[in-house]
Amino acid sequence: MELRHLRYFVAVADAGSVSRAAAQLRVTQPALSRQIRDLESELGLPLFDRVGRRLQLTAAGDNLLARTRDILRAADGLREQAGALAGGASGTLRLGATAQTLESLISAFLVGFRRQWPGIDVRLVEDGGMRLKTRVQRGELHLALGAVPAGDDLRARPLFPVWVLAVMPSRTALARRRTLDVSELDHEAVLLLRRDFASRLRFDAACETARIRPRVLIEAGDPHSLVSLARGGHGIAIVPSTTLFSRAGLHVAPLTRNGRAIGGSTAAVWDARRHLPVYAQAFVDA
Amino acid sequence: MELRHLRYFVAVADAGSVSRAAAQLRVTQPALSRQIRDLESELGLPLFDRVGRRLQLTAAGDNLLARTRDILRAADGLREQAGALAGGASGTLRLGATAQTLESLISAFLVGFRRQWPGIDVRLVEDGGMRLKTRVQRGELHLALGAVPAGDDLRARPLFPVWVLAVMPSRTALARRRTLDVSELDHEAVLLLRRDFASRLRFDAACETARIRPRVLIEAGDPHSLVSLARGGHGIAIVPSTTLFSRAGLHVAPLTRNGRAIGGSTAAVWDARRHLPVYAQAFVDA
DNA sequence: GAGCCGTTATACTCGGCAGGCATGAGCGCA
DNA sequence: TGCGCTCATGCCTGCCGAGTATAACGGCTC
Repeated sequence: MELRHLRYFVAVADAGSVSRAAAQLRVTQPALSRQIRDLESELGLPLFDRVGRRLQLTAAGDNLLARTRDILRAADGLREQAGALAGGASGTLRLGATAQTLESLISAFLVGFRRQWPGIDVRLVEDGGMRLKTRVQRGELHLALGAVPAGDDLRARPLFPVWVLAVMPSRTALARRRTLDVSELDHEAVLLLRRDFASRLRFDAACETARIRPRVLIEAGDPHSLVSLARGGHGIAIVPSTTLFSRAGLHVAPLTRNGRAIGGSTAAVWDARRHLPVYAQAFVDA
Repeated sequence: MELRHLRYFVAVADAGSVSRAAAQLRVTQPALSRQIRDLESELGLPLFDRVGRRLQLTAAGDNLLARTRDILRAADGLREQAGALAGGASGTLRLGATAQTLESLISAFLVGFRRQWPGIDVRLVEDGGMRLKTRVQRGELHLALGAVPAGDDLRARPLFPVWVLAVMPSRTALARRRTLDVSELDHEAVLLLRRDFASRLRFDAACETARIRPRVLIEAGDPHSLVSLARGGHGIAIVPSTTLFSRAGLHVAPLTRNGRAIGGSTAAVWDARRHLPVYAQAFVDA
């Protein structure tokens, strides 16, 4: 039994005659006649009574007609939904982001995106950059946003640059500097993020090349706590520029190494091997 | 889009691999692969991500999978219902009967039939014998029960004989007779049914051949009223033997003509050109 | 990293079936 | 009785689904 049989059945029942239905279906009457007989033989019962030159639904046929219409409606619904999904009118966008990206970028941007793609159900996942990467590769996420390393089969689109900032109280000696070289932090007390933050990794790499070992007072999972410690004069907080905080009483200087600012780029990363829904592509473009 | 595509889609999604699904479906892997691609191209979106040697549902595919299962379930339901209808487990039996047959036969018989065919919805229609005939021919009824004339494309199965009875008070002169010839009714006052009753037509025909003209006191549509008039001594009621009434104070004699009882047969009549559901056939047999 | 296994995609061929054409058969109507 | 309308049947063709063979590719192991 195929949908064709059901379409034909309904058409004949509606038209009240094989020839008329055949004309509407753009097939010939014998072809249609055959399909109806095939369906009847498969179902094991006659759908129509052949009385004289006219077809008339049997009681059983009338009974099955309603169900058949339901099936065809459902099939149409499937097509329609597929069209909507293909056109991006509906669907699910599984989005991963680092906490900082979430705070600084997503929450603001998502408002506009939700307005533009009202049918899209956006699911947000917060995780560290490295773990986001594996989740994209596993297919759990469509997109990862943040300072996520690309590579392998992942494709990335840089969104905007992220600098590594040094945050200190305004009255510190170093607070007069517009920028701060990593080497100047030697033996300074610094407040760092954990090693699953991209900015921390960049800072470490810069210290490595500069052969300095700052005193690490704390390794935190939240840049805000570092800023608040810095405000209290406990050291220099090293945070990414995506961190949002009030700068009152604080001095903020981008970290440099050999005159070049340390930093990278927040990127949208996805799996090149997988198909990206149009709305996900639109998200990246936006 | 055909049901085959949907069956294949679900199979692949369930098996998690084209090859395994192909084995289960008893088709080869390339055939299945092609059908999936065809479905994807028709729907306009990829259902699976080809990541390495593994297929994985896309978000859209997962979305459509639920709907697809619904459709397949509905199609199975259709088959099942067709099987039930073919096997007679469910359906509608449209039954027509004359008032007398209804009273004498159907009401008692239907109890057993309903027990034997619990899924069958029996619709009863009461009408005159001639009109039942046309309604069977029009396909409104599966079966007509009663003294219905056969002929044309109607097939009949005699159920039991019906005699034409003369009903009179016990104290009448004629009340000693075991049977009564029509000729003996000449100039007697008779109480008759209307001309749409088969027994009336038979009585008229007998009078015609006997060349008698009884006095017709009344033409009624209900044999019971005739019986009650006869009990009151107003004449001889001519009713079919299917009439149920108390015989207290009454004498009942079958009418004869040339020594042979006048009567016919209650029959089940159906349209030979149409398909008769098994339960309708069972009704006739029972 | 070379080789093997498992999986999917591609190329080609074959066969069955849907559909078209021609025609027969049945019914209703003038 | 002939005509028109409708459905059924027989035959043919072309397409498409399925099979076979094989390539491409990823992952695993040694």
